[in-house]
Amino acid sequence: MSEQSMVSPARRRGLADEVADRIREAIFTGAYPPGAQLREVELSGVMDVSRGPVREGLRILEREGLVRCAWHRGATVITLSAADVTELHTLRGALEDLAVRHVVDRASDSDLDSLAKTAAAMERADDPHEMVRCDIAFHDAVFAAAGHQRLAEAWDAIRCQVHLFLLTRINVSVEGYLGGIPREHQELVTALRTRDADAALALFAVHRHNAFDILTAGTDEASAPTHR
Amino acid sequence: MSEQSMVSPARRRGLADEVADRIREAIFTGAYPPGAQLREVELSGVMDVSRGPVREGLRILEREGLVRCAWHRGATVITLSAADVTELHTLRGALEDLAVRHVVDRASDSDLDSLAKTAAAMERADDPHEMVRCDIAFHDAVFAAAGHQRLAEAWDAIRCQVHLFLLTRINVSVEGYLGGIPREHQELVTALRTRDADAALALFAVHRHNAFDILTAGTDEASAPTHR
DNA sequence: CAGTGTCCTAATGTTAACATTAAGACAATC
DNA sequence: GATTGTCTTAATGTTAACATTAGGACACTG
Repeated sequence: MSEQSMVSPARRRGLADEVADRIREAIFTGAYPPGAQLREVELSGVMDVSRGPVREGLRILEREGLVRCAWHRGATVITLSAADVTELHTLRGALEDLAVRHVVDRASDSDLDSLAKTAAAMERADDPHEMVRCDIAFHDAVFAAAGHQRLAEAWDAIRCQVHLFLLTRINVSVEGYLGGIPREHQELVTALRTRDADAALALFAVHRHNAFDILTAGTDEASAPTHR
Repeated sequence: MSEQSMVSPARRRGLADEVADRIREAIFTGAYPPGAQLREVELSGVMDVSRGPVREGLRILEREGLVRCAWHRGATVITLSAADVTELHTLRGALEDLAVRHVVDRASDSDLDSLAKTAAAMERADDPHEMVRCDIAFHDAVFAAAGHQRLAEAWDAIRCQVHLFLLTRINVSVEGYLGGIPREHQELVTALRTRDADAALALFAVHRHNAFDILTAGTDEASAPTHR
């Protein structure tokens, strides 16, 4: 790294990104539940922006998989079916496997430190929603530490859907989710620090499988084959 | 499936998709080489459309990774560095592994038939560009046969970049690429038909490795670790 | 002469008005 | 009575004008 890599790139963003952030947060807080319609005129009125940036913002959310757009039928918040959850589970597994291998191979110690920090933050979270945020943030850090731009983008394409899935299903078993999750992540960190690829891959796999099983209990999603 | 699943959904598309298609083709034909600027006014003038659809079209191409947009700096055709090519190689490997496992597990025989058809089409292609199109089409068919929506979308996010890579590097060794590629794909088809996951995975891996090695000969990209 | 500040220009970002479309209600028809 | 055709309406798709910005040329200053 050169000189001062502490300073953030100070990138200037357009209104579209701002709009996308606001709508995304509104979806996560439940203001727009799954299946709800996102009308351009309504959103532009509330946010005091024109329809142009709103349109672009909705396309951004579409790229993140949070929203589905159809010709002349507008945008609606996605509803995650059992098949969708299985897809998220398997694809996330493939991406995370690659990420873990990259982290074990090439991640710097400072990357692992910041990764450990996100894991430590989970223990100071009592609010379920905050816990989910920390969970996602940890896996974000894993993909960031992998140093693989396109891999991180592929994760970005499903991370919001995973986030939404966790939020909508967390009430199924709050204690089951909140219970062992922080400790599990600590184990993941130590496995990555050891640089033992096989051990880390196995731990990440059981971690994903645990969350998947707990949050799909009672539904028929757990019966689908998962490829690891 | 119900009644006649032969009819295509007959979905109506907006101008933005049309614009994206035209620009994408122009990039592949070399009209806009890597690094070229894509000015909105110029494009809207040539295509006789307003700037709105052009903007959306450029965002579509950005999602496909063919174009990079920056705040108030417009869109430019990407230039693939050695690191970029390695990223594409590794991510494609992870995605294709998952796809192959799905195909072996759940693909219907008709899916495999249409997959074989795309492989057969390669032998009737003498033009290198046509061969590249067939190559991409074959792997499209693999992802389609996997029956995994989000996996196919993840492939869509890099397939155009892979396409561009093949086009820009194919002149490095035309005979090396055109030579064994059709036969290799036939082997891939038979491996999938056998439903032997491990054998198919191995064949796909060596197939990717061959193309990667041939087209990066002379550069320093081949020395990077590839995770399989 | 290096560095800074100011202007200009050509592009993108944004807006509001206009055109087109999809979905539902309802009447007409077989 | 089920189907088809037409109309209405409320939304999105599209356009063109306006506002803002990044980059470069050039003069200014230490």
